[in-house]
Amino acid sequence: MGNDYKQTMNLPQTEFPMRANLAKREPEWLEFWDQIDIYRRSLETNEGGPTFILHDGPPYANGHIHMGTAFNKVFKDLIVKYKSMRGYWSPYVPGWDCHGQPIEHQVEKNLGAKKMKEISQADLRVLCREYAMKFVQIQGDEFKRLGVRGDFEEPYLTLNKSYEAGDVKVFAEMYRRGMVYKGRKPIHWCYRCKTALAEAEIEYGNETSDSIYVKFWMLDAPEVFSAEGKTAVLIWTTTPWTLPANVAVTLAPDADYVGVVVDGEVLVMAEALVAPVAETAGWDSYELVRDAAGEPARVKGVKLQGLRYEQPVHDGVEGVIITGDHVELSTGTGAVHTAPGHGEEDYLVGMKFGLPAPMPVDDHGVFDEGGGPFAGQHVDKANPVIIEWLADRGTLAAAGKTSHSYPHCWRCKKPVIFRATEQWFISMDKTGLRDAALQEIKAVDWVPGWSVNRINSMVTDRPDWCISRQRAWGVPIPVFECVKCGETVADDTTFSAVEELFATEGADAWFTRKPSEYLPKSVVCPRCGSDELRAESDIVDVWFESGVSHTSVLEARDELRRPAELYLEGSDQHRGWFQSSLLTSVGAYDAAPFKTVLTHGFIVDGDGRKMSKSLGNVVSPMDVVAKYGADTIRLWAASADYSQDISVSDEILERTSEAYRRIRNTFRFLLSNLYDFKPDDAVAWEDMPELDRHALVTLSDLVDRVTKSYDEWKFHQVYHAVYGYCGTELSSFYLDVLKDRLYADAADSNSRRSAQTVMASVLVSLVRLVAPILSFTAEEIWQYMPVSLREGMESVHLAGWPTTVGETVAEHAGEATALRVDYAVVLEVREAVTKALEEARNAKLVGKSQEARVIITAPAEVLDVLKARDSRELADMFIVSAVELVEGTGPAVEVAPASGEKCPRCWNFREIGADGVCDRCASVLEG
RNA sequence: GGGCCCGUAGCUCAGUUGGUUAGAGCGCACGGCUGAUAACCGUGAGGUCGAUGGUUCGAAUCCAUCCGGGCCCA
Repeated sequence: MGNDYKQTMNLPQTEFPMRANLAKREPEWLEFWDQIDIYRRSLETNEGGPTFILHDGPPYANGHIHMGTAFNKVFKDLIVKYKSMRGYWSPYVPGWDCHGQPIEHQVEKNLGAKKMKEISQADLRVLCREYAMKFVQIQGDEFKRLGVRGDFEEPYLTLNKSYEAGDVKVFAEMYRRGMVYKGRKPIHWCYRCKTALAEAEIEYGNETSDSIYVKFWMLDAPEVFSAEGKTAVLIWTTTPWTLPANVAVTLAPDADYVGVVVDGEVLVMAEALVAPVAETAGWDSYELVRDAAGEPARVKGVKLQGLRYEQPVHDGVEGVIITGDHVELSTGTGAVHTAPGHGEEDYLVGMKFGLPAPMPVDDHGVFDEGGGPFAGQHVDKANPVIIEWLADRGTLAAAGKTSHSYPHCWRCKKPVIFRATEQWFISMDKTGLRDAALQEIKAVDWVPGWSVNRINSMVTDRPDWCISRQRAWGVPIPVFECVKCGETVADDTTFSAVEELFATEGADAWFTRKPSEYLPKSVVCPRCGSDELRAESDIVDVWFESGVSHTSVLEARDELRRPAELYLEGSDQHRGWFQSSLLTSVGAYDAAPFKTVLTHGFIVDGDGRKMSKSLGNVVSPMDVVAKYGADTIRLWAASADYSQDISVSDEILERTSEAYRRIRNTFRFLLSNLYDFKPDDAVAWEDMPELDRHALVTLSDLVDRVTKSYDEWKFHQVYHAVYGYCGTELSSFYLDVLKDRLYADAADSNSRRSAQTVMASVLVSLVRLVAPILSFTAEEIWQYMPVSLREGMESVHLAGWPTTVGETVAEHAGEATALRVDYAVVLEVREAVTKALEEARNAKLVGKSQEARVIITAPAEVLDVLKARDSRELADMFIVSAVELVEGTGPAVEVAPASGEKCPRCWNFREIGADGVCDRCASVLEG
């Protein structure tokens, strides 16, 4: 009863579900997109349009995706989709990094040590390939599940033949230009894995080591010291096994060195470190050598430079004292044992002083003859032997243990050693690669701004690039060595033969065929004329491989081109892919491979800490998909300010999910009120109530703001703008006000059609604005929209960017400006009204706002704006029964009970006529 | 230890070149509605702007130091 009028109203109707059930529904949309081949369609749609190429940085084909890769891919996807909707030809070719140690290591582990010994390199490579391909498949499926759109049919893989040919192409060009050289240099060496390790392959962890103080007897000591007894320079080291390779002792040039008299011997060391060393060494009593005045005799490090001492291991060999700024006075003795073959800094300072770099340790970590008395021993086992030997000779001053940070192999997790070996390098300076790269950096747009500082300092400071790896799973360094004389054989003929070989058979052929089978007969050693050549066994650093994607992918594929508009990766890639891409591109083409580089921070937990298994704070993207749906991840990714680290936690996802529901419900309300609306019903601007015109202005402003934010890569602003718009502009104001008109006015009345016109405009605009982010939901909305509103577009992703509202508003620019100004005032008054209504509600004076009549007291300038509106319109906007205006100081609002009675149809308080309803409802019912 | 960066309400973000009682939305509390209903509307309480010191008439905004965190490197 009493509700008979319900049938006469235009209440919302829609099949669009309130509950998203994304986990179940999203896969259905993926299927739909597959059916209509959305990726190709999106390209076709923009054929001939401006090009926008986001070149994908290849994730490593190992393991499932994590939050970081998920974020990165979603981020890329929303950019590509946005650009695509804006009319750009924007192909997206996902890629994978398939070679390298982690895969090889995993395969080795799966195989077991026994089988590993029996397997050939070629067979091992087959297993590695299978392993990589398995994860290409898995990760590809996971990316697709996140809604990432691209050419997953034909991604690029660094193990593809054509890709490998590109490696040769770039290497050859850099070789021709003289950037590649073979050198000897101390590098991290893992004797277990028999390989050189790049910095990226090193993990630092605490290690307990021997800590010994050793006396190096001085051959020519300053007299002030030698007068007091046999003099030695005292060094401290945690790697006794490097002593056979000692050639020098490095002092801090400006520090004071003193002689400490212990047991009749004089030990030279930095004054600042005497006390801690004495304590560590357990010297019960010691004295400093004093000068005539009774002061400790001090000598600057630089004054000792050039003095000689007896090499501690090799009898009859001399070492020399040098100085270097890297010597610290916080630990040790201030006198640093220097073995250029075993350390980066030692190597550099040794170079400076023209010292040799002996390296008496072989690939397996065993001393050769250069190890002197320790030849044949493994370095791992040698330490105690050496310590005992030193003690016997009376040169060991003290020995103990210490715990410190030490480099470990990322593969076997064991400590590595520094060891000078033959390696292939790309020189940063020989041909000016560093300077050229720094020049190119200036031509690139780095976002956010600090990013350029980072790449700059890294390129400025980086040493030559060691590209050699002594492993099986990768692309060989495409050069040959003369078996007879050891000369390197590499020229245009060999390079093009190898490129051809890789292009047709893949790099695998390098390991299964002999050079004579694929090199032209004419190729002989340029030095000795021998035709017996051996293929280089080192493979290339995987960073080189992924770096050349500008050639292997951008150049090689028809739909792509170099340079790309955008590279987009996490900030760690300043050291990784950004740099290897830049260096290989500048090295081969004198130009950067990208126009813009966008960097994002790392994914951390709610407390800003990195995710780690040990902290137990790891969030898995596929778990989030299962619980909240991919669109929630996408919304989360868009909502964060990526220029810093990006937090994810249960609360954050919960908030994101709530925001999602809010946006979804707004769309649902729009849809539910357009069930009977067709474009033919649209009302022209001139015939609209002012409120509706204002709503169009607001919408147009939103489109502008959102478009600008997308263009400036500020996606979190898109999120906030859209979310705020849905909640504040629409839900709590415009749509709330509209309900009376939509439900109670005649279905085909101008007032209702006008409201629907605006709502349709909001719907078709807003759904496009969110489509790059909420890809699935936008599609769902599109499919629930009245067909006539879809503009013949099968998918929202093919529907282009909103333009119509902007045009309409632009045609009425002057009025729009006035509306913005006036409505700012109206909305301010509205706020005062809702406050007053709340007070009245608390005082039990009114329930819903329609039961109230408000008397507004305000100053003239505010009143002028209000009076320019019809009082009925004002009452509608405030959702009250009536508004009275009084000039005064205000704004102040008084609430009184509405006059009239509640209309049983529209629930407003009005004069009720003879037919029992208000005038408006009466006329609607008469029809 | 070095380079780059970050630290505004429980959460996500605004805070223009330093200038009045630091903002928004969400969440929360309380209330309304029951014709967007596992929705919708309203009101309210939450911040010594990481800490300390300094520059200034005035600092979340500039400087220094420290604390916490991230990436990269040693």
